[in-house]
Amino acid sequence: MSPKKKHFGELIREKRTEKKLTLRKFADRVGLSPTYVSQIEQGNFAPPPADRIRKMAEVLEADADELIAAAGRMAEEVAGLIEKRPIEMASFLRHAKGLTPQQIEQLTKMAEDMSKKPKKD
Amino acid sequence: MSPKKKHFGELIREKRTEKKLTLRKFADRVGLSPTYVSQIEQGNFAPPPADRIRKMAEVLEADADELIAAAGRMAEEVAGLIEKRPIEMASFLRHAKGLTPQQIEQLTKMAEDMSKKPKKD
DNA sequence: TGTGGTGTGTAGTAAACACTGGACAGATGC
DNA sequence: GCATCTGTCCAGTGTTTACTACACACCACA
Repeated sequence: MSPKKKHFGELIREKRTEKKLTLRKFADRVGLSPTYVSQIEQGNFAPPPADRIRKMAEVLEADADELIAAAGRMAEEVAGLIEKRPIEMASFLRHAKGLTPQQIEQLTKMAEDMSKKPKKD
Repeated sequence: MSPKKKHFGELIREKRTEKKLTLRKFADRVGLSPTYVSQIEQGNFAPPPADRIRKMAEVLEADADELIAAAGRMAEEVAGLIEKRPIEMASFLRHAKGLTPQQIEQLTKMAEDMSKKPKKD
C-alpha cells in the first residue's frame, strides 16, 4: 500500500553514506562498535534506545524525531513528557489517536498558546 | 512538599485490604506468586509491566490509569497510541508538557470534537 | 603481491527485568 | 499443643536487552 516503507537500518545507512561517513567512523563517533552498527543497518539487530538514536542523529546532522519514529522508539522518548500528568495525558492520547497530522498540529498550536498565557486573560 | 506521596505498592496494598483480599488470593487471581506481590507491596520490587497492573486493577475493581500512573508505567501503556503519528504526537507532548490538568482536559475535549466531525463541516 | 580500508557473520556476554520456590515467623482458632 | 492462615525473607532462574570481540572476505591501488 505505502511506498515500500524502509526500516531504521536502511534509513541511517542512507544518511551515513550521504554524509560520506564510513561505518567504522560513524560507529566510533556515536560510541558503538562497527559490528553493532552494521547489524542494525542490515536490520538484524533491533534499533538502539532512543538516546543512542539521538546521538546518531547528531552525528549525521539529521532529524532525531524522524529516526526515533522510524525505530518505533518514540514512547520511551516522550516518557518524560507525560510523567507529570500521566492520567490526563493518557486520556488525551486515547482521544487524539485517530486524528490526522493536521489536526494534531492544530492542537499543538492550541497547547502552545495556552502555555503562553496560562490564565484566560 | 506534597502530602507524603505513596508508592505503587502501598496503593495496591490499600486497595487489596479494602477489598478484604488476602495476599495469596489476590496474587492467585492476578496470576502471580505471593512472594512477588508481597515484595511489590513493600516497595522492594519494582511495579510489574502495565498489562499486569491492568489485571490487578480488574481484580481490585480499581481505576487502571491511577495504578499505572502510580507505577510510573504510563509511557508503555500509551505506546500504542502514539505509534501511528509519533512525530506529531511528540511535538504536541513537548508543548503540552507544562499545562495544568484542566488545560489538558480542554484539549482532550477538542480532540474528541475533532474526531466526531473530521471535516470542518 | 601485499597492505590498508571497507563491511559482515558468528559467537558470546554483562546487566536488567520479571519473576518463582521454599522455608519461616507470628497470630488465630480448636 | 498444633494446625492453619497470614505475610516475609533469601536465594535463585529464565528471558530479554544492548551490546562487543574476533576473524574473515572483499576491493583498491601502489
